[in-house]
Amino acid sequence: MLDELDDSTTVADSALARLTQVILDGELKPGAKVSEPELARRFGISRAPLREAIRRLEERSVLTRAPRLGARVVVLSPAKVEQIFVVREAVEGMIAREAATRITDSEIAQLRENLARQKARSEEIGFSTFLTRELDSDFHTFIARCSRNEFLIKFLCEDYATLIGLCRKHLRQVPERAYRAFVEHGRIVDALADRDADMAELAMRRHIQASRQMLVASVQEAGGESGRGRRRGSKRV
Amino acid sequence: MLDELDDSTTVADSALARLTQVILDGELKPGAKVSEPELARRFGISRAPLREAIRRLEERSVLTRAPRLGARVVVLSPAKVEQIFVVREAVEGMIAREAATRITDSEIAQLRENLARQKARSEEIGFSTFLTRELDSDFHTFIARCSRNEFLIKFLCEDYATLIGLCRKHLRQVPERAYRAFVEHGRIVDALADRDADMAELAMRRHIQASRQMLVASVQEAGGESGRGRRRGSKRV
DNA sequence: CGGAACTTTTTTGTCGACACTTTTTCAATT
DNA sequence: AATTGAAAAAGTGTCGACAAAAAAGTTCCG
Repeated sequence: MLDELDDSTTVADSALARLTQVILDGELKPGAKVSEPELARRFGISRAPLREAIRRLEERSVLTRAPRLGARVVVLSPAKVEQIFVVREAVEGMIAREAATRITDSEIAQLRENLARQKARSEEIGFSTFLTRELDSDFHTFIARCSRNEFLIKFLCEDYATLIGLCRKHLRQVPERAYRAFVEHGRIVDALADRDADMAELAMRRHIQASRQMLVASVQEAGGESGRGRRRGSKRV
Repeated sequence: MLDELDDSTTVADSALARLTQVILDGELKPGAKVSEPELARRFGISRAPLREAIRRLEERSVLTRAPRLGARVVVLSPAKVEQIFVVREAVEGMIAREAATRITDSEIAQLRENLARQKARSEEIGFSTFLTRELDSDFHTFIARCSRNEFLIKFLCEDYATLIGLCRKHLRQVPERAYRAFVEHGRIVDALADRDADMAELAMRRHIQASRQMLVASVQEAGGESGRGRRRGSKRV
């Protein structure tokens, strides 16, 4: 139903897309074994192209592999998620800086339009976390493309995209945060519109720092419930 | 002679190492086709592990691949090299920042010792560009490890290492630059010793900016000789 | 002599098979 | 009953093979 038009796309490429989706959907949970024969059967392909997809995801730090032991979905401890946010702060800060001097008026208009649409919709139904996630991802990749730097773009939109998607699951978006993120996005667009590279980088870095600090807070609040199956300290319900 | 101890290392891993070396040695020049059968014969292995090595290098932007057309060594135009330096500035700036608060006294002593050794040797034989390159790479990876951030470390020491190695070929190290780089390294270490995160990031970014500007100058000076076989404008012997 | 169409050769993408390792199963022993 | 050990099952890493596509070489025509 999906793999009818094999036009210049290889089995390995579609395997990468499907495997990525399986992991992001949470069907293969963090720490779960990635069995080559099982997935090959499931995707209706042989092991060769599946292995290529696995190697690509390993290179992107989504899978961890030990020789002869196979691949597993990476387990993102809170410490690792924080480290990933640090990398994002560095790369996306530079993305904003580079975009500031290269973005077109038309692109600024598109960003403003999207923000206005988001504002209108949120005044109807409130800041839903689901919608915000989708739009947040679009916002960041859109600005990446404005940097006109293929390596920055590839980093954010390909290499780290899946890993960031996994991180989002750790980040319980509270409505308050969704609203603050919206405000911060506005500041970033303002800096871009001013072609103020310093301010754009700073605004982007503060935005990602704020997300990271929200994560740290939510982890401390939960009291390290990620390790064991049961959570400690909270006994209600 | 080399592949006797197969202890927990796979053929694919050693193929990655060998292929990387072949590219960095310039045996496979930028734009050259990476033929699977030929390299497999040469390495005495089958195509399967070689393909894995190719896919890994493709993921690292060292090889470019088009479906059904095979892989080629990336052609680093001056514009691309500049873009890579921008990525380095972002990532290594953050590396310096994170290292500033985490580096140990022992590690600072090691960095100082290495600088002193380099100074002593350069007073004997001058700032050789060959030696400087080796030491420069060590300097940057050493500080990366001081960041205690596995993703920053992986990025600089694995993902981008080969690409940066390729960039170095574009950067004709003049002795003057080698000396300036040495001075800049000293400033970075001073900032780390002070545990001054802001200054460490700034010093690192300026250091990489200076390298980039040196590259831009040398490209303009050469007048775009990278495209064609002959250089335009300069007609002396 | 140059260029287009056809044929041959090479190469890529994919598959199935096999050896060796790891994991699991299961039975015997303390 | 629990633990240890051997045997069976499953999985990974590697190889050779094949179909389809691309590249190279050849022939024919203008």
